[in-house]
Amino acid sequence: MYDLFFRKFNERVALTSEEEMLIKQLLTPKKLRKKQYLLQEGDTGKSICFVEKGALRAYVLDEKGNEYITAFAFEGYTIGDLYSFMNAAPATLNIDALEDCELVLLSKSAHEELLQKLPKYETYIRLLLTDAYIMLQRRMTNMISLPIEERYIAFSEMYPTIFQRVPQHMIASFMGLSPETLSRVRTRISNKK
Amino acid sequence: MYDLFFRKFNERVALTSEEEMLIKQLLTPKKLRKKQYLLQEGDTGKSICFVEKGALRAYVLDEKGNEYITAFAFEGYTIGDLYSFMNAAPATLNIDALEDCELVLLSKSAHEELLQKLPKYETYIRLLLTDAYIMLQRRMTNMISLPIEERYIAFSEMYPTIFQRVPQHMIASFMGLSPETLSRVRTRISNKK
DNA sequence: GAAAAACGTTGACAAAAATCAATGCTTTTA
DNA sequence: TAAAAGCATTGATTTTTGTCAACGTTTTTC
Repeated sequence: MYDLFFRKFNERVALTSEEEMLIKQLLTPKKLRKKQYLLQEGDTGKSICFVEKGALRAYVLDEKGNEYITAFAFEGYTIGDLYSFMNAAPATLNIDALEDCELVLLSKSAHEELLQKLPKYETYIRLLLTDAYIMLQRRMTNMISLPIEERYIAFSEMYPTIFQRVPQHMIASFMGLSPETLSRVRTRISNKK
Repeated sequence: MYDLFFRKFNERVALTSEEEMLIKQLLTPKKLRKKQYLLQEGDTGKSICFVEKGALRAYVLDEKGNEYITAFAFEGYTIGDLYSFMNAAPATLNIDALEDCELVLLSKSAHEELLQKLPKYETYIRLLLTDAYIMLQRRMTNMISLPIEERYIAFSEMYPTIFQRVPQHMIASFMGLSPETLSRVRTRISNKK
């Protein structure tokens, strides 16, 4: 049930089986069907969500109802509205399933209990945050410093398998482009080769 | 010397004076004159840098030598090439002083020693990272979802005092715009009012 | 299994932004 | 303090990107 969760955890911080037990008690499994919401704008993000299986996306809406995808999450990723989770504030993100999902949820109270009882948990969270921050910073740097074509190439090297799982117009949205522009970028690149 | 550093620390995690002593021993003060480098591309980012006084920027260069500013840091901020620091890898960022600076440096070995000896330090780092991640995510979301004018307004509400300290063309760079475009955005906005 | 919806591509056009150049002003620097 | 460098703005132009529409294909859905 929580295989991947603990595999990832142990890759970073090795746990004893007692420690695993302690954590396991505080986790909640959840299945989500494709298109179902994990979180809707205005809800309070009560959980951190780890993806055992499947794929999700996070997005915001503007006043016209246009979607802007801010994140994807696949197996082994963590997703959630961190601001909402940390501050018990209404979420600005929507998160829904792109495929049927098996998720592992960690509630706010479970999170706090683990921070109290298990220093290794805090270490793991710190490492996760560090990685997430570095990735996001790279994405931002690419956004402001690279011309679109190179940004696309960097993106496709970073997430080589994403095209099999996510429609292209969502990737465009994630990159801050219109679907037509991304399509044209792709044909331009493949013509060059 | 380390006033602001400990003030910020104690705002998040309260320290005893013994704990402050322990940390203080491991900090290194550094002064930097305007235009001096804290870090150059290719160096290994050996320190996390806390700003007691002054202002710095981080930027990357493209092959033509154009600068793209990825971050500013003022009093109370932390700056550094996190990837380089964590992985002892060559930095991709350049960091230099926009004003004369008083800095507090924390070396990699000091960082590791504190993580070992002082759980509160890890908590503080975790909280810093959480905030930094949330801010960066907001910046990214604004970048892909807001039209330029609103992005500018959001930016100027987020950092209202920045215009007194940073030339406008650097703000343009930070926002991923040409200086001319930012100038025009500003006149458009002020004409509306 | 048929109808509907979603998707990616292409073309024509409009809008936005970058680039290039010139100007006047302010700040640095020698 | 004079010269140089840095800076913000504006205009003209080019390039890039978005928008709107149409089309054929694939995937969902009932």
